[in-house]
Amino acid sequence: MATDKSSIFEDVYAVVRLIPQGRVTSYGAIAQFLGKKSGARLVGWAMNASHADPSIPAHRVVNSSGILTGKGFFGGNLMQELLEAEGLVIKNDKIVDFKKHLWIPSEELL
DNA sequence: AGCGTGACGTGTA
DNA sequence: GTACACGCCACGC
Repeated sequence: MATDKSSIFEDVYAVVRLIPQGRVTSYGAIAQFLGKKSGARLVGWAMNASHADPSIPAHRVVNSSGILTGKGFFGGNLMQELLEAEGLVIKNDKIVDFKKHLWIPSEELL
C-alpha cells in the first residue's frame, strides 16, 4: 500500500498489519485473500522478509493448524509469549481454540 | 529461461 | 496420529 513495489511483500505486509490484537490468521488465509490459491509458501516467504519491518506482527501468522511454525525465527518462545500477551493460549507450540481466534481477511474485512 | 528454495496446504498410505 | 509426496507462486542466481 505504502509503496508501488508491486511485490507480494507489500500486500502481505498490509494484511498482516491489519490483524487485530488477540487474533491470528493463517498463511493460507492471507494467500487466499490475495488471490493465490496455494500461495501459502509465498506468504511465508514474504514473512521471512518481514524481518526488515518490525511493525509487522508476524507472530500473529501461523499455519493452518495454528502451530507457531515461525517461532524459531523469533528466537525461542518469544512468539508464544507475544501471543499469550494478547490473550491467546498456546499449548505445545500450538494455539488453543485456534479457530476461535482465527481472523480471516476475506471475511472480516468483507 | 531454468533450477533451487521456502515461516504452507492438502491428500494418501 | 504420523510420515511422505505433490502442488503452488514468487524471488535469487
